[in-house]
Amino acid sequence: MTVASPRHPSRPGRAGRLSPLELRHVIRRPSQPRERGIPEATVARLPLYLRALNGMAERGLATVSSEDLAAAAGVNSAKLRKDLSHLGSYGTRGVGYDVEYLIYQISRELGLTQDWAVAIVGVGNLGRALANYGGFVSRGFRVAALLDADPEVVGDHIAGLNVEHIDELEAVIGQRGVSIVVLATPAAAAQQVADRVVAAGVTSILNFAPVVLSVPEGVDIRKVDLSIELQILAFHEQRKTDRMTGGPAMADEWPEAVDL
Amino acid sequence: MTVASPRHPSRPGRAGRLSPLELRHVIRRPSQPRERGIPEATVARLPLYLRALNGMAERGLATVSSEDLAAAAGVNSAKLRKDLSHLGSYGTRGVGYDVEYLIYQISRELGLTQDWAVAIVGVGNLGRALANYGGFVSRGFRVAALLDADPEVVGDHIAGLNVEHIDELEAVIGQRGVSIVVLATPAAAAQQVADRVVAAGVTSILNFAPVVLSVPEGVDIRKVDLSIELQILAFHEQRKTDRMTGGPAMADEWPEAVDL
DNA sequence: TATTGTGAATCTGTTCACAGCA
DNA sequence: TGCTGTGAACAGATTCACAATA
Repeated sequence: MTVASPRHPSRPGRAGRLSPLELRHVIRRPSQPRERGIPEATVARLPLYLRALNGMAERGLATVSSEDLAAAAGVNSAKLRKDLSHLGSYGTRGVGYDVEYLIYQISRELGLTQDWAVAIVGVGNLGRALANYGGFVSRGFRVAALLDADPEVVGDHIAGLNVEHIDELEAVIGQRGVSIVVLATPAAAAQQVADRVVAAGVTSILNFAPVVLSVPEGVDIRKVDLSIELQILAFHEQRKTDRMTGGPAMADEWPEAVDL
Repeated sequence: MTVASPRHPSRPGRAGRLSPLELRHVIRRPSQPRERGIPEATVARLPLYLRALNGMAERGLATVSSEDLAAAAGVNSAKLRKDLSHLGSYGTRGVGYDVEYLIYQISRELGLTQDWAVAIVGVGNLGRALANYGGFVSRGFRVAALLDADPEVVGDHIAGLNVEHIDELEAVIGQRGVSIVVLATPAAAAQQVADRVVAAGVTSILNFAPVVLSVPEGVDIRKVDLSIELQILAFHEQRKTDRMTGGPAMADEWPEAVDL
């Protein structure tokens, strides 16, 4: 998907003439492309806003207030405004944000106005699920290759792609301009594949294998770990049931601390 | 898996006699079951430590220093020590931590010394992958049910389980003591299933559907979202390539801000 | 007038650096 | 002596509350 470049509603584009006053105003604005340094926490929420905005655009909404957008994204409005302020001043006081314009600005900030070629390594259950995942292909990402070490699955057709042998890893990355690799291999193979992937020049990895990968400085790794998520839920679940049954169970063999 | 309850090495258990001095010491300890309030960031890392420790236990290590354990978990040692200090004083100065003992303490804190029944709703590609995921079943979690709305898949056998119809949701939750539900449905169905699940008394949900669920206060939701992770990677990837090609692309149609 | 954008206050998490202890 | 446990300093993120303004 390619995103068009709408202008800010009510602001002149480059083609329009700017009066000295307008120019001063523009230049003074504490924003626009914004110097390096959008907080990580903000970056992690931009996709959420983008998704909410896309829903609104589909339903034909032209503008949205920070209050409404925040509600749709499941955050509070102060946080939303602060987050968006890191990108620039794209709202209009008294009105809200132009939906299309904000979609474009967030997409651009996230790098979704270009296409990213993604390779998925490991075509087990999870790899297949990922390959078939629709939301994947839309919005700037394109699965460019499926790779596996098992000769049994090499040659299979999944989601319109031919599964290739892991030996082709470096060639595929180079030839198809793969810049993001998704690791869906068994834990035991993940580090070794990561090493090859990094050596081939990839600096962005999404890791589904339950291992801590070690990679050089400058390589970004994001990790998705089902069992960690479950354990976090179990922790909170335990607290809830503790509370109902009257306090936590006695700690091991130790007496409760007493206030002296 | 059931975890035995080892005693702290070098500390007497309940059976042992405590001298007045030892008793004072124990009671004064600013720790043990620890009053409510382990930081969320710490909780999120405990599973990581646990995994590293399990690896060490398998390799026969008896004790480990904060330095080594931290390295294995991919964090720095000060953070590790601070995290563990929230659980209690389970290390020995000059020595390190007893591996088995620490496994037990973290397991107990996370609620993994009991078994949690998990239901997976939505048996598409992802649901199947989850049902077959090994790390799931071990360590305190048991897949107690697979549910789907599609009559086509109801009755299938996956990972040794019979896929049941979503109509059975409430009955299954009640009868099998399900306390954690994994949502792997299409986005459009997720909220509706979440509502039923919550009404049936479940307060812990792991959501794979790309929607913001709205649930009452007190219900814990964790979200795993592939496309968000990719977008975050794309953001950083873009920065990296910007840097190499000499600064970011011009922002939209606006002139660069000028220092007046 | 309604709503943004943002300083200031607060809260949460990380890192430092070393006292305390086995 | 070596390593944990933790105050204190720091850094980052959230929330408040209101001035700026379309």
